[in-house]
Amino acid sequence: MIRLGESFFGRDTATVARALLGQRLVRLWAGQRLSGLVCETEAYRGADDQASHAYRRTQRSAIMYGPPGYAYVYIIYGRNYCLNVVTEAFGEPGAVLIRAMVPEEGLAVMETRRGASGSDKVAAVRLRHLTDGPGKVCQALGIDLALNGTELCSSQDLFFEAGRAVAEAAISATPRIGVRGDEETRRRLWRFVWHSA
DNA sequence: GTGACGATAATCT
DNA sequence: GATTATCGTCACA
Repeated sequence: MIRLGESFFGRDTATVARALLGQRLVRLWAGQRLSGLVCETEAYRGADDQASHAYRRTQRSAIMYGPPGYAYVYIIYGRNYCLNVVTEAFGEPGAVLIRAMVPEEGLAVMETRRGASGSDKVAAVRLRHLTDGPGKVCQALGIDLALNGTELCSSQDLFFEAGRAVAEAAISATPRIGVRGDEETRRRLWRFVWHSA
């Protein structure tokens, strides 16, 4: 399998967000492969993007200014984690939020990690909602703050592999979910969705 | 299927 | 002390 390297991530953030659709996100958990194909992403930049953590440089967002290919994991609303990949050349802030994936390997483990409780009792419905949100992806893959700063281009625990080619016609670009900021920030089409996955 | 709401803690001012 | 790149649950359709 071909792993995605620094040259893949060290590009314009929106370009990387678009190119990540169809790529495989792999997590090694208890010696087993958990994976899925990325099907929803969002691009976040720096001083030109009011919705980005890197709009201002802080201790937390400093990693977005660093070299590409690193994991940026943060906790949101006190209970959920979000996984990002740092983009752009060193010194230029940027990251892509992994919002959703189509689960493939390690289904049983991921379902256990997501918890069997809840109203989704039908297997097909459970599968549909297994990894259809940024916090859900992290739950299923067992990603928390311990993985913040992981080098995704060399780590054995978390990385990307070349996946499936995605047709342009199967991609939608929309405004990002749940972001604040001025009109231009909210209007930008920096969320990318791969349909028919 | 959609929409409202509360939980909960790291991070920033 | 305020804010938050979300999720699960509940009500309703």
